[in-house]
Amino acid sequence: MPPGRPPRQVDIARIAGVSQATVSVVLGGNRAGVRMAESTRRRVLAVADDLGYVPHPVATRLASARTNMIGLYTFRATFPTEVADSYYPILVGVEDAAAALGQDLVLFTGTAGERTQSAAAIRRVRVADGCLFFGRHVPDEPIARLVDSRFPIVYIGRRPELGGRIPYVGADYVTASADLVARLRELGHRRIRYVREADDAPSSQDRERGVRQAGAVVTRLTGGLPADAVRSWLGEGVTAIVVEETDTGAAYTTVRGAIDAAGLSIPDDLSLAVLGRPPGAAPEVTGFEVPYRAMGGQAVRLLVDLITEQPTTPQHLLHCPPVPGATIGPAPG
Amino acid sequence: MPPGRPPRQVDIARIAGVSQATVSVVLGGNRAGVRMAESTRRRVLAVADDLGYVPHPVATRLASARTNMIGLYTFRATFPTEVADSYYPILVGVEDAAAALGQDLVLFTGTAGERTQSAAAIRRVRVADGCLFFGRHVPDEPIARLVDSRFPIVYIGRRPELGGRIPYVGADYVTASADLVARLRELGHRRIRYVREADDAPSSQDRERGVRQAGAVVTRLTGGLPADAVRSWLGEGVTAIVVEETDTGAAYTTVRGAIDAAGLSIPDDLSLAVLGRPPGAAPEVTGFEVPYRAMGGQAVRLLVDLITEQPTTPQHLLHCPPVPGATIGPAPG
DNA sequence: CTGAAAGCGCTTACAG
DNA sequence: CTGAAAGCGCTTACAG
Repeated sequence: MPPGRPPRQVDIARIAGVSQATVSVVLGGNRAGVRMAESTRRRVLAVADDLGYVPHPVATRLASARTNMIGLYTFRATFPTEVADSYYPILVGVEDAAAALGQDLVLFTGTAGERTQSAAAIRRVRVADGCLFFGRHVPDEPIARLVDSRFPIVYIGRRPELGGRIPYVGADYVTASADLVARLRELGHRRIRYVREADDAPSSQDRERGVRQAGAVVTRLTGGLPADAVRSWLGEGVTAIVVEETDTGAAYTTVRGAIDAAGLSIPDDLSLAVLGRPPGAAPEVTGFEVPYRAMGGQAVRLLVDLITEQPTTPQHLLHCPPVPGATIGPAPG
Repeated sequence: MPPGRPPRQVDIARIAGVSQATVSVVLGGNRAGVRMAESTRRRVLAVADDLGYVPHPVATRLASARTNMIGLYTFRATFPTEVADSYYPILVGVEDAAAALGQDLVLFTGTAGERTQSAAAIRRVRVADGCLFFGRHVPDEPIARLVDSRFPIVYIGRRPELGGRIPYVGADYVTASADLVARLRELGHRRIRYVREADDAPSSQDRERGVRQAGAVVTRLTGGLPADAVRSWLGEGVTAIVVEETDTGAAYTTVRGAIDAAGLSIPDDLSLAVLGRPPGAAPEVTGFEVPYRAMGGQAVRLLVDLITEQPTTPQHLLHCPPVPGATIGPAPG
């Protein structure tokens, strides 16, 4: 082979003595309707093999077939350390499933730019056949464009936006949160306080809904939490605190700090549970596992179904297995 | 905007009353030589903004500009657990640098397939502007094709293949290994045994070269290592063992096992050092750090230099900082 | 059964 | 200063 450019269909065509279009048809795996003389087929295939031909992915894509690339878009610089606990396992799940399905993965790095910047950034995902999105919030406009133009996307995490038209694979926080509070009730706790962060997102709403269903009273954190606040809750009869879990782990850290400052001991004076796993969580903290890895894998499979137009269920909520832990106990008294 | 397809240059052209080519020129940032009437420029820009135009990345690429995507090719299914210790930090370094340079990252998953399969797999990387490679061994033919066709690639890890024409960013194992043995000599060790695995690769050769330079005697492991072997080394006057470090950590595990079986205590009876960090390494094991993250970042910068045809040094070896640890001590006696 | 043509959306010489 | 043309490498109707 002459060093230089890789072989193209025209090269094969010239050598095999057929037209470039014929080469395309043979190599394309004989589309329905088109039938080749077996001898032609063989000849083309032989030459292609000889030349070490491989289709140019970009041209293939532009001519509107597939690239077998799926995107993963995160709205900030990827590998942000503060979301490592969720991002890594998701990435692993996505990678594994993508590899299993023969898809390459394109990591799109969101720019922190202005509106138009971000629209441009998001439109880049069109190189891929479809794209996974991951982030607490949705930039409605660019996502709406994608959805409107029927570009396949799947969100990792529940998304109620756009009138419920966004496909997603999320975690069933409502059930997991309600179950956790229910477990506390079984342990005799009657007054249960739920502490959540200020920032809102579907995952926060779902957790709150779950704990409310199970009868907990909600406090929204805006700033710190003095030890006195915890003491006064106890005074009101509160025997258990449940805290939200987010990437920052702020609620957990804050509450734990206030409990320590109040000189209370867990779980004797007070039970403590987390709606997830605190960052770097020791196994003794009671809570539940968020199935990040499975979410990533499932999201890939959903996306590929969407791309290949398989009939499928476009929205999934995955079960969060409970983590028993040792920070809850029977209600005192 | 009508939902449906995203705006293209023709759409802008029609509305602005200019030709599509003019739109391309204006949007392309006014190539050298071409000058536009300011009014035309403004009009085109305004319409483009209005329509929310963003160039179609695939078409852009096919028409031979850049995609701002760089590839990362690993020769096995990505995220293989056994190389996690090296793969993750490399990935983080690559991601960070790519994001900083405004490049998207395409993760190419190697197929375990046959020769031609792998050639096909490797040619996929051409979607990107350039590609990073990572793996102990080089599949010469496909890589040669890439290099011959002047497609920019950078290996993570030293690569002497193809007559030294492969750009790379590696670790300076020779120096780090020699230094480690030198440290043992300073502690009074005179007979030092180096135990390496059977598989060969540049990283293995470099480590071996380093320890040989510093006067260690080499044993190549093929199978297990009986406790007797270690005892007989001691009988010959050996007071320190240095082991190779690879992704599997096999040499370390094997040697450590043999030492334990021989009932020897570290570092009193025997000093032990590792040319790297054993998987899940406790900090007390003496060795050195492989700067994986920096290698990943540096590789990206090199690749982008190559892509943009900046003058640059195409081969780098990075320093490996020593880890003092506590498994070496003065030579007994 | 196979070829010629048009088109995917862009860039890049080359003419006016 | 701007337009018309060709081309990137492929796929997909549509003719023969």
